[in-house]
Amino acid sequence: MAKRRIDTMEENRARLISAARKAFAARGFAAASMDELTADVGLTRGALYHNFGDKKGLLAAVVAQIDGEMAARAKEAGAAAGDDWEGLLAESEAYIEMALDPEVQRIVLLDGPAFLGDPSQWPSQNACLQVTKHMIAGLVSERVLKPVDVEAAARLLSGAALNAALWVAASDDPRSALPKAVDAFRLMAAGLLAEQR
Amino acid sequence: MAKRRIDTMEENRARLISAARKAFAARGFAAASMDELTADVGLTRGALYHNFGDKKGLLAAVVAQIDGEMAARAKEAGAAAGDDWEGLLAESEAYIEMALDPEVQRIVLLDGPAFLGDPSQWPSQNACLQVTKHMIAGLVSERVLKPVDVEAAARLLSGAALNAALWVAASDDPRSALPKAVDAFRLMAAGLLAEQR
DNA sequence: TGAGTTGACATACGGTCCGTATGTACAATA
DNA sequence: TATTGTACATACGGACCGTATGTCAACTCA
Repeated sequence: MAKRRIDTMEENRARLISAARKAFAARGFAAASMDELTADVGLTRGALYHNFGDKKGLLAAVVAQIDGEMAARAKEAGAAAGDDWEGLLAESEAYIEMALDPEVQRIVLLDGPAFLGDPSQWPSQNACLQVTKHMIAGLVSERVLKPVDVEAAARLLSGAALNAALWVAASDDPRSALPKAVDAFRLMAAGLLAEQR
Repeated sequence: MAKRRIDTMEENRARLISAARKAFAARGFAAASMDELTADVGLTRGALYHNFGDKKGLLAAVVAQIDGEMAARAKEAGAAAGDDWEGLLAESEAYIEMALDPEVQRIVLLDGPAFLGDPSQWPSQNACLQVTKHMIAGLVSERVLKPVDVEAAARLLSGAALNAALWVAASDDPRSALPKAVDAFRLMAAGLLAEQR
C-alpha cells in the first residue's frame, strides 16, 4: 500500500525540523541556508514554505520543540526533589545545565529572542517559563516565598539561570564555572524565601 | 583651509555609527540594509567596509558605544546612592530602566549576543559588566556580601536585570510591570547579603 | 610650491539567498 | 476510473553582502 498522504507530510515536517535544529545550531539562524537545509533531507524549499510559511516559521517550530523538551525535563527534575522549594531550585539548575547544550543556547537563547521577539510572547507560549511560574505560584501561596509578583519572579529566575549558562558556556573553564554559577544562583534565589533555611 | 583628512574620517565614522544605531534599532541587525544606512548619511558601502571591515564590525562599534554610555550612566547612579549596597541596587535599577529603551534592547540585548556572541567576550569588554563586577568585588571584600564568586554574581545580577527589562518592555502594561520587576529584583539581590537589612 | 604618493571612499560585479508564482504528480474521493 | 485537491518541485525576480577596482583629494617632501 502506498504511503498515506498525511503520514508523509508529518514525516517531512519532522525531518525538516530535525535538519533545521542541526543547521541553526551549527551556523546560526541568519547564516543557515534553506536550500542546504532542505536538500540535506531530500526536499526543496517548496516543502519548507508550504509547511512553515517562511524561514521564521521554521525557527518558531524548532524553538517550540526544544522548549517543550526543556520544560518536560525541568518538570521532571523538579518533581524528583524533596519539597517544593528544592523543586524550584532543581528546575532552575536543570535549566542551567540544559542551556549548556549548544543547540539550546544558539537556537532558544540567542536566535530565538533576536528573531522571534521576547519569549513571553512566543507562539509556543514558552513552556519553560510556564513551568517555573507554576512552581513559584504554588510556593507563594504556601507562604514559602515572600509575596512577590509571580510573573516577575519567574522571569527573573529563569533569566538569571539562562544567563548563567551563557556565561558558563562562554567561559574559559566551563567545568569550574558551573558550580560557581549554581552556587551564586542558589544564594540569589534564596532572597525570595520568606524565612531563612 | 580644506578639511583635515583625519577629521573627516572621524566624522564619517561617527555618522555611520549614528545611522546604524537608528537602522539597527528600527529594523534589527539582520534586516538593516547597508546600502540604505550609508546613503542616509550621504556615503556608500565603500566607506563602511573601509572603516569597519564588515557588517558585524559596524555592529560591534555601535554596541561598544551604547554599552559605554550605559556603563557611565549606571556608575553615576551607583555613586549617587547612600552606601555601596544601595549603590549596587541603584546601578542595577539603572540597567533595568535603560534597557527599556528600544535602541538598547534591540541592539545590545538581542542582536548583540546573537551576532557577536556572549557579552563577556565582546571586544568592547562589556563596560556594563565591568562596572557591576567592580562594585560587587568591593562589597564582597567588605563582607557586606556572602563570599560569592564575583564574576558569577555579576553575571547573574546583570542577567536578571536585563531580562527583567525585556519582560517589562514586552509586557502588556509596562507601567505597572516595572515596579514589580524592580521589587522582585531587590528581593533576589538581597539573597547575596551576608546579613539581612 | 608642485609633483608624486597615499589612502579614504565610490563604483562595478559576482554570488548567495529568500519569497513567490507556477507547474506537476500522486493520493483521496466518488 | 475519472476527477480533484494538495504537497511539493521548479523557475524567476529582487535584494543584499563582500570584494575588486577605480578615482580624486589630502598629505609629503624635495
